Amino acid sequence: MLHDPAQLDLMFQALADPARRQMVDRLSRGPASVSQLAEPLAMSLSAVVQHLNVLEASGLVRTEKLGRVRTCRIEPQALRAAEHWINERRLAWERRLDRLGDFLAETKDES
Amino acid sequence: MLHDPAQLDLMFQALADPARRQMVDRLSRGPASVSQLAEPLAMSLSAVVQHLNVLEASGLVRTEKLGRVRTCRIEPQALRAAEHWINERRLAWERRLDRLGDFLAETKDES
DNA sequence: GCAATACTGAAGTGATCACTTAACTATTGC
DNA sequence: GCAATAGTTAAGTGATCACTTCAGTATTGC
Repeated sequence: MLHDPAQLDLMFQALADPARRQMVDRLSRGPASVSQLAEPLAMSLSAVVQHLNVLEASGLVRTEKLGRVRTCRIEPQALRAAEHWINERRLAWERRLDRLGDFLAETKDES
Repeated sequence: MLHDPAQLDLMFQALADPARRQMVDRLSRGPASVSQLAEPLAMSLSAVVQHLNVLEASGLVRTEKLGRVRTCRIEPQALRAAEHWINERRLAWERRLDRLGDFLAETKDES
């Protein structure tokens, strides 16, 4: 379910916005409330909540409400899924280059 | 220059679209012309060229025109930069959890 | 209980996005 | 040289995005 293309889509879309990446960055240093997340951002609390909802829908962030405070934390498995998608494509390319290199080296030996 | 936040922004924005990710996926298996990239996609050539321009502007893809054929290939360093951004945040979080675990284990020993 | 805090939700707006069509240029094969 | 191929460019459109403001609700501290 982590490699579900629809989920992947939501994750990359979530990461596409600089404000949301800044929020993820902040959360990578530890859990935070909505107001704490909002504090360094030059936008209304309301806008931050909307970004937060995007992050939560993507699975990158999980939140939990206790009393009037919503505490947010990163979901590392989701980050790992996005990371993995990129990594697989890069490795596929690099392995291809390696094979090509080997092939060229071999044909050189045979000449 | 690879960790330039503006470039990172362009890269994540480029990866946010499923058609563009499909193009990157195709290119991870080897270089391709614009028409080859377009072939599996249910959209006009023109739309594909527009997506390709986004990918190229982000640095994820490099293209080279020979005669009337534009050949596209992946730029693994750019993929690595996006990968690295995610990886750093995930690791920061996981290291934090580890330290927290150690701390809890220690205070347990002392009880 | 009442003010301050911490969010939440709806409605609106202007900007950007992902396309389309259509007209065009440049290159190649015959 | 002429048709087919390969891509490019511009203009337009409807959908989605990233906000805003404003009016609300629930919780907490005193």
